[in-house]
Formats: sequence, C-alpha cells, structure tokens
Amino acid sequence: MLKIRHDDFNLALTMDSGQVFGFSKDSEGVYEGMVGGVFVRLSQKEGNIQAAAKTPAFRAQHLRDYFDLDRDLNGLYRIFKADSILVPALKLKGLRLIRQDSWEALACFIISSNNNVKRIQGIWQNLCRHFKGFPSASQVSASHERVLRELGLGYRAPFLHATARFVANNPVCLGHIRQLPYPEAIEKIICFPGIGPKVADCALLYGFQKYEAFPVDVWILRVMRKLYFKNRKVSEKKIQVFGQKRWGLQAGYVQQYLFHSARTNIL
DNA sequence: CTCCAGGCGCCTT
DNA sequence: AAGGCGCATGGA
Repeated sequence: MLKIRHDDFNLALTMDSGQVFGFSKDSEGVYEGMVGGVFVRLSQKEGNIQAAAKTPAFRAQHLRDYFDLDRDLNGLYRIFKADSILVPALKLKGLRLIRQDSWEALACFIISSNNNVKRIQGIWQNLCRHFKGFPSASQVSASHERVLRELGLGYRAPFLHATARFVANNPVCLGHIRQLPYPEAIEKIICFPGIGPKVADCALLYGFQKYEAFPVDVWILRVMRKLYFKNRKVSEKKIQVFGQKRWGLQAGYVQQYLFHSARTNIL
C-alpha cells in the first residue's frame, strides 16, 4: 500500500471531471483502473492519498506524474480570484489535469465526438473486454472496422481504425508530435482521420501535455458565451482563440475547471 | 416520439 | 472563411 500526502489535490474531482473514461468507482469512493500500465486502487482521505498496486514496482513518483502533483496551482487560482466571473471555479480547488498516455487519449477523444461521457465509458469497457485491456494502435489496426462497430463506436469506427493504422505504421509519429510546439502539433495531429480542432485540442492537452490547448465542446461553448459574450452566437473557433489568448499556458487548466463547472452547474 | 451528447467530414455559399 | 447537414448509439 502506497501512501502519499498532498494538500492541494482532489482525487474525486479529478476523476469525475470527464478527462478519463477507464476508471470504475465504488460506493466508498475507491477508484480502480490502470495508471502507467499498472492496475491500481486509489482512494483519498483529506490530504492522504492511498494507492494499492498489483506490482511493488509502482512508486509514489508514478502517481505524482500521472496526477500532475508537482505543479503549483496557485498561479491558476490567482487567475480565478482576479476575474470576478471565475471566482466560483475556486470551489473546484484541487482538480488537476491527468497526464494520460498519448495513444489512449487520442483514441478516446476520437470516440468522444458527438457522444456523451457515459457512453464513452461504456465503449472503453467494451474495448477492454474484447482486447483484454485497452488496445494499442497495432491491435486496433489488426482488428477490423466491423468489430469496432460491434463494440459501439458507430460511425466513428472507420475513423479510429484508420488513425490506428497510421499510428501503427508510423510508430514514432506520436513521439514526434510530443516534441513539437503546440501550433505545429495541432497542424500534424489534425491530419488524422476523425480528428478535428476540438478532438485535437483534447488529445494534445490530455495526452501530450500541451497546456495551452483550449478544447471547445458544447459545454465550453455554452458557458463561455454566457460568461464572456452576453449569450451571443459566437463560433467555436472564436471562443477557442479567445481562451488561448486570454489564459495562455493556463488555458488548458482553466478549460478543465470551466468544463466541470458547467457540467455540475456551479457557475 | 424528439432531443442531446467533450464533433467530424463534406458540401455549399 | 463560414455555415449547414448527415451520421450511430442510447439515455432522458
């Protein structure tokens, strides 16, 4: 049993904020899922985080990396305090961006398009059951579009399959994207099938740790129109540029707080 | 029954 | 560049 202390982390907020789709949660608030390829049970009481892993090789630093625990969030909180519109977001203090695997994030957010969190979680489970764990790009590539449809992907099946084939045939491409600055990374990743501007931002934020990404989905679109544009009809693109210019390297974190705020109706 | 969900690709203006 | 439409699926 691994135990670490942290006074500015909220496991439940982080897990329930729609970033990851592969964890189950029991009635006691214990989360089960894979962290860095290791099956882990996670719980938190106050500032104490507990992790029960299958292998003793799982260390505290793996947890710190995964949950971005070594980041100082006071700069983010300063943004919220300085903008009267965003003060309510401080109620989500301790929510952190999970540093996900690139391929998993890419695949998940292809599945996420025009979909809802509950169904995305269901599709994740179906994939894990069928492939004995979340499938690599090679596994998806070696599978068939029809199989993906049977697992519930619907019209996204050919998109995921084509992207998986590309990644499997170009094993270094994700590592290459990781090394690129955000603007160039967007240009590259948006060329994959099924990846438009929104999914690209999600993948780059959650899977490539590009913290200046500002994904604009229907929730962000609504809440941003309400908070900053007097409910006028402003396009996704305008909102995306607005968020990026306004919050810079904190845009990704601000977006996550706005997203969860909107979904839980606290703004 | 219709409407909606962490949108995208393709087609018109 | 900007806007409209169809698309699989399942829950509300």
